[in-house]
Amino acid sequence: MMNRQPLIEDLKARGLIAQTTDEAALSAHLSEQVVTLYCGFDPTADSLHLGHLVPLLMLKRFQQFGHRPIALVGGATGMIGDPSFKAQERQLNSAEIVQQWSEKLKQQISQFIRFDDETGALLANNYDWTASVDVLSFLRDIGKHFTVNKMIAKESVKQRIEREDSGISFTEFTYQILQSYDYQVLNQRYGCTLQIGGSDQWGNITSGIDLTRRMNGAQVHGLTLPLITKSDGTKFGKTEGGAVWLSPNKTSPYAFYQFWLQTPDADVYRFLKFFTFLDVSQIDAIEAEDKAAEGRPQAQRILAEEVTRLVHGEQALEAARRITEALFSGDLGALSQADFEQLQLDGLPATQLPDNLTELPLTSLLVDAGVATNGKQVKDALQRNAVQINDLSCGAELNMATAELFSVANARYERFFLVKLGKKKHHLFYL
RNA sequence: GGUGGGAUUCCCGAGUGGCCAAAGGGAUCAGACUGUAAAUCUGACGCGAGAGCUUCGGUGGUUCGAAUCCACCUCCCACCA
Repeated sequence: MMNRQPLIEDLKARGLIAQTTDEAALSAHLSEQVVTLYCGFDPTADSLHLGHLVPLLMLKRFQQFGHRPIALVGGATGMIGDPSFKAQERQLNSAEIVQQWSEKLKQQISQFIRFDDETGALLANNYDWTASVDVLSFLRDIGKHFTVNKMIAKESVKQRIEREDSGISFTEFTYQILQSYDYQVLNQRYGCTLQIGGSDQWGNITSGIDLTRRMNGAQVHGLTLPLITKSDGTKFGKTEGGAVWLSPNKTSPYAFYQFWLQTPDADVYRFLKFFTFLDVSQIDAIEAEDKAAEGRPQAQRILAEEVTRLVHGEQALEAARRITEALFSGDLGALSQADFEQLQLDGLPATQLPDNLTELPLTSLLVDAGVATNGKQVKDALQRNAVQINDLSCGAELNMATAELFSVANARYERFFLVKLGKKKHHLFYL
């Protein structure tokens, strides 16, 4: 764990570095001493999502190499809104909401980084040093170090300034000053000398480096991570239901596991490097093995297991695997009553059947349960015999026969119905 | 402040009085083929099981009939001041 030397090399091999300030200097810095570094996470929702996972794991990587990470929750910056590469002005959230979300993020981040051991890792909130700054001090002591010329020139706000249709409020324009101030404060208080972030943060990071040099006379560093892209050009981290969240309440461990399992071949080895702690050499070996073997690669399974374990823990991973095994083995008859009950406990989406089944079309039932977003989808599936209830394929003519389909006589163990829409969507109904 | 142009279903973007729930592409969902992959092919894609209902920036009007014409309003874009 204390082999500090090859960190930068490892990150490079993983493709995890988009930009750095003077690489030789940074590399030397990292090999000479324990470096305190930070990454900020603004509370823009009540949970982090997959987009946050790479920087979060990055902090952990540094920690594993003996460095000291600071995870910064943006209780202050979250009140303002980062304009970087955003096409439009953001809607401000209320102070209470930001506060609430900040707490949630803190809890989540704590699951990834050890804050209680000898590395002295810290969890900070920039609200603590920003909220009390008065306007005049802010303008005189901090603002004086920024020229508007430079601020305007940043690529991240350029389109907002040049395009007349969007514009940028003074509030958002100030964001880079606040973030710069964070760096300066963290440098002063904790000797923080490296800031990391997504590649969209480059402008804010360099801004903070300048401020820290001016105010503290310290030379500090910056490093950005690449934007995660998919080979087919679609957005990474989205599913039918929207973003993939790190909170088990918003994206179940099972859904999370499935998300990774469905990674295209063209992306899977890259993602193993981004999202797991497996050695690059190990990953290369997996790739070589998959190439040599016929048929289905093992990489997706490994990726899904590693990341699910990392985010949700061993138990949740086991649950996700149990569900997957039960649903995709193609043999529902093998499931015992206890298995059905376990499926529900493990987090397979489940719904209690309502009473008025006689009147209720199957389409409505499935839409209400969240299996599909609208009746058309179900109807389409019905026409292709792609809806199965306990292994019984249903056609469109059964749409109004809900009561019969879900009668006790057709239930497994007199209670359970496993409904399948298409090949991948499963839902448990029970009486 | 003046002049000209624009606002279409998730996104891009056709449509200038009936044949329009509205071309085409993208995204998404499903089927076939596979490996819960990709590529390809097929279907769906405003809402509704259906009868049917509701859309084309907003409001009102002309007309048997409007996304399409007229008036006013809102927002955007370009040029001028």
